[in-house]
Amino acid sequence: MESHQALLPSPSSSLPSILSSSEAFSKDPDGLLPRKELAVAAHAGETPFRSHPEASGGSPPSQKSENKREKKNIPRFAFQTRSVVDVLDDGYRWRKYGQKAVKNAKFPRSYFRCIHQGCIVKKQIQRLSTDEGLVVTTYEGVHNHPVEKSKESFENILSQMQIYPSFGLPHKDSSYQTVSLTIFSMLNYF
DNA sequence: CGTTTTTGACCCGCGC
DNA sequence: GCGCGGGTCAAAAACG
Repeated sequence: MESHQALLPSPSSSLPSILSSSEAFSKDPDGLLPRKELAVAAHAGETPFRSHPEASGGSPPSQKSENKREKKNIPRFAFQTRSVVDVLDDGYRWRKYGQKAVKNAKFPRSYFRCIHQGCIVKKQIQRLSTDEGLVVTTYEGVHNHPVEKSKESFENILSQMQIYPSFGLPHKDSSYQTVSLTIFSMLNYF
C-alpha cells in the first residue's frame, strides 16, 4: 500500500477533549479500550464515551481482577481524531504485527510496535463503527528515545488537544498519576 | 535483496 | 474444563 501523509482532516471542527476514569473506557460501542486509562476524544461539544451501562454482549466490569497491564503498571492512553487515514504520522517508526477483527466492530483493529531497539511501545488503531470518520489510536508505554521522523504532524494533533481534569478518579490513585505523566511526556516529547 | 505487511495459527485470561 | 474474545507469532507474500 502507499504511504499517505497523515494530516489532520478538519482542524476547526474537531476539538479534542480528554476524558478519564475507568468508566469512560469500558463503555464504548466498539468495545475498544480496556479500563483504567485516559481517552482523548476529537469531539467538540459532547462528552465522549462514558454513558450507559454494558453496551456490548456483556461483561459487567468487575473490580476484582486487574489485568496484566495494570499489574505491570504500563501506562496507556488513547485519543480519537477525525481522519480519512487510519494511521497517523506521529513521528515514530512502527511495524505492524497484527490485525484482528473485533467482536462488535465493523472495522478491524491494527497492532503496531515501535521499531526502535529496546523500545517496547505499542499502539493500536481502530476506526469506530459508530462514526466511520473517527479513528481511535491507543498508545501503550512511553518511548525512551527521541522521535525519528518529523514531528510536525503530531504536534498538529497535540496542539488541538484539550486536557480536562479527571472525572471520578481520585488524585491519589496511582494510575491517574501514571496517565498524567504519559500525557505530559507526550506533550513534551523530544 | 532486505524490510514490512499479511494472515491464519497459537496462546492466554476470563466467564460460564 | 471448555469456549470465546482479544493479543501476538511467524511464515510467506508483497513491497521498494
